[in-house]
Amino acid sequence: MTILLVEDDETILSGLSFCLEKESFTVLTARLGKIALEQIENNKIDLLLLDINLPDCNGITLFDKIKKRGIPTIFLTANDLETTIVEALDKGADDYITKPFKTRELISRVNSVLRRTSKSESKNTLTIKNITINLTDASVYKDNEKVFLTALEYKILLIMFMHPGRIFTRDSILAEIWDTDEAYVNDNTLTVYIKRIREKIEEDPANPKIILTVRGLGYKANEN
Amino acid sequence: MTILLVEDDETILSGLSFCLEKESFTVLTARLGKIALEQIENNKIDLLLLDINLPDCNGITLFDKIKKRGIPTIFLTANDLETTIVEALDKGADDYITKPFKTRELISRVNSVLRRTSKSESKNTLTIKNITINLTDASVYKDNEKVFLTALEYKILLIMFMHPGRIFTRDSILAEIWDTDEAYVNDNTLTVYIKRIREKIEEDPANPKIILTVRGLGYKANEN
DNA sequence: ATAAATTGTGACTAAATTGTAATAGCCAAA
DNA sequence: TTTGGCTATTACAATTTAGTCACAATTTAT
Repeated sequence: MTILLVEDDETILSGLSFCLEKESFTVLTARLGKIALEQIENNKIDLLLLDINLPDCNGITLFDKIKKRGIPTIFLTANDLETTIVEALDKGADDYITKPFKTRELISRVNSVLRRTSKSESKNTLTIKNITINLTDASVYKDNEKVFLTALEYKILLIMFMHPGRIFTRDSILAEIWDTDEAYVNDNTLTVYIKRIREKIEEDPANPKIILTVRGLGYKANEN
Repeated sequence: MTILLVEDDETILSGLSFCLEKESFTVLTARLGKIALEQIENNKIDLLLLDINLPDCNGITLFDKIKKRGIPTIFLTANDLETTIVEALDKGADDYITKPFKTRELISRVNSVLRRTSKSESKNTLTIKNITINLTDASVYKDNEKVFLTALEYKILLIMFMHPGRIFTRDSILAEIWDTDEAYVNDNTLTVYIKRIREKIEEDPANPKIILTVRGLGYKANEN
């Protein structure tokens, strides 16, 4: 589980970061909204801990920008001005917590939010080993780092991820991707694509663990 | 019937293993989740006995990884914390049992689960003696260990497994595999393939029990 | 329009599979 | 028991297949 902690107060940042890591979360941090956006762009974030007051922008503004991604979010707020909190919850925040807070309480809320959201999720991703495909925005993650696949690379990977373990003949993949006859693509083309995909997602592309070749038959995605 | 027992407590492991074998189950064991995954990868497992607490991972996490294989699973748990058990059953576990347990009880549950699941099992495998062909992914198992056949070897074996007992003349197999006329293959070629297949699947290739020679006529798969 | 990225191809290499020839072994009938 | 026709075994050659690389063609974005 990866948590992005957005907070400008250095003391809170490091303290909280330490505690969360002890709970075996992966913690990314950002001191500015700008940085947070980049982090969100390039990583699979499971939970966002977001300070409302940031040097370069308002936490709620930031939340607006990334709302469509549906990342579970807990707001951290110094002043418990009702208005701000209500606004945040209104926009779809999952919870809030007012500083100063007990670490224990924060962690329990984090877990609670994650429990709640992980159930409703699940339907928009395909995962094999450390590779996850997010179907909603066609993004692919290796561990929690974003991997950039081209359109065709993504399509090919997706076909196989939809049915892990099932063998896809080269022909069936070719037919699916370069749909219908005419303009036969070189038989080698697929091989090259597989190589490119492996280069991006495999730990050791020469010993693939995700996309396996079944000699004489085709390729398949590993089934666990 | 093959049972994979995943358990880090050496005492329980060996005791259970012994009892299950006395009930004439084949028992594979793993002390770590990592090992269990490998076992599952390379063997046909009929039932999984899975300790929730493993040194290197959580039993439920492991179960998630292999869930799509649909292996019937009984969880072993030390603490009968409701939450854990509920979670496991929620995810599709077939049963659970709390330590300490009576061996007699475990065995009866094992049998019960196997009875329940064996009915609903789908029928896409062909088995003769200790050799099983899995048609969905074109894999072949000897006892419960995967055997790697080449494409042609598989085709030839499959032809005979489809009609156990039926005699296939050399010509009919040749025709089926190297379809139709042109480019007559050497008459000896098939003989060589049979030898290669036997080498991989027979206990004693010189005294074949699976693929039998019918002198003067051809070959057939043993019929039981 | 230009640069950058993506897509597709041909040539080459390594490795596994497939096919053959030559030889040995076995069995059943004369 | 010897013979002739099958089958088995072995070693090796031919072929096929997959992987890799460099680069050309095409598309896309700026």
